[in-house]
Amino acid sequence: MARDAQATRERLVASARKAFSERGFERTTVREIAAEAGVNPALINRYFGGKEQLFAETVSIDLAFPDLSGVARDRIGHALVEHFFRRWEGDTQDDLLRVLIRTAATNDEAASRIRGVLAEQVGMMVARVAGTARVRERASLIATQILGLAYARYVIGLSDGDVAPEVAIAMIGGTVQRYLFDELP
Amino acid sequence: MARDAQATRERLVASARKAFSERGFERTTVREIAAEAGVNPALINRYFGGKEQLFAETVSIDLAFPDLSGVARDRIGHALVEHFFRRWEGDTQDDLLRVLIRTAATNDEAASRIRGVLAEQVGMMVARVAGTARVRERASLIATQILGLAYARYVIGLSDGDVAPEVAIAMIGGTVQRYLFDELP
DNA sequence: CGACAAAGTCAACAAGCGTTTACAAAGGAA
DNA sequence: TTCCTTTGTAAACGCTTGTTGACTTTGTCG
Repeated sequence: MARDAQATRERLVASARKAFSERGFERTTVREIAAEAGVNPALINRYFGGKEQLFAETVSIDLAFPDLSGVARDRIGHALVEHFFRRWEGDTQDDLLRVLIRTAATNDEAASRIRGVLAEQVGMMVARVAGTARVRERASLIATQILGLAYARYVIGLSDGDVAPEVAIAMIGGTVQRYLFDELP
Repeated sequence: MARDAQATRERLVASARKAFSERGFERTTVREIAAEAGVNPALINRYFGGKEQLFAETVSIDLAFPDLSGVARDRIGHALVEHFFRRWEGDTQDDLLRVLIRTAATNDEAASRIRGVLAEQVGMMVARVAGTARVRERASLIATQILGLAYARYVIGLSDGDVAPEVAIAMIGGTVQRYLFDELP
């Protein structure tokens, strides 16, 4: 091998992730991605087949739910919201869920991915902590609140002044708690 | 006046609204808008100055909160969620809030508009029904839930099978109720 | 060393975009 | 009817986009 192809592939994926996260799919150009990675735009086609395929390869979500077995049953909602806050505010500025939320607005593939994540990962988590009854409804309710929180903060740009993290964790945690355990009509 | 300019202006705004609502700002082309309105694309420039200005003119949101004076205090949250459901599912397929939610993902102007609507209209409503203390936090919390519901249903494409309207109104109504009246930490 | 495949560059492409400019049709006022 | 403003069209502009194919560089192996 000459001049580590693997490494430049990874650099392309990394800068793609960052760019998609900041500007969404349509507003990001392959020329930008290649420039940030320090290579020629043609390599995106050589390695991935095109912009669409690069996007598909870039975005594979793992929500990475924390281990909730040690958490008191009446604090699970709060623990979940806290978990998401930590992920979002953490050092991974280019969080993949944010890529998806931004991109799904105009891209069906991305929207479909989110639906998949909901059905599989959120559904699984709900089933584990709250039982298998009406899992899809509970997972969807939770999704409306968590996606809405992410959308408000990272797309609309609501700041800590609008929703301080402590307040959000307390109040929205309570909401998730209700969606997990309260009786549904 | 010859050949009613006012009418074609309005037809342009109408098809622009529809197009922006379905595909967002970037994915919509002025050629599409003009074609749907049955006129020449150049008229968009003549009448509005350009695509950006047409968008600005197209999107001026009025949430049109219902009169809540006759609603029992412990049912206000439910009434609000029901109100939004009716608006969204109603005959105005091209609801403006949906235009904004979709477009704000990649358009700062649209995001800024949403922030304005939150601060003014939602803030006003909260102040009226729940008093003036910590209005911004309550309005923001409500926004995360309502925007999330709209995002989940109309962008991600969650269906009635995922969140049936009755269940959503009951559960999410309860959430809005809490964000309005519960004590904040 | 010399060959050769892998890795990367370069320049051009066709298509689509928003916009502009020049021109034609239309209708009311004189 | 004649003129002239309003309303609309046609065609092209300049630019950016994703993508392609031919070419050059680089490192390795016989």
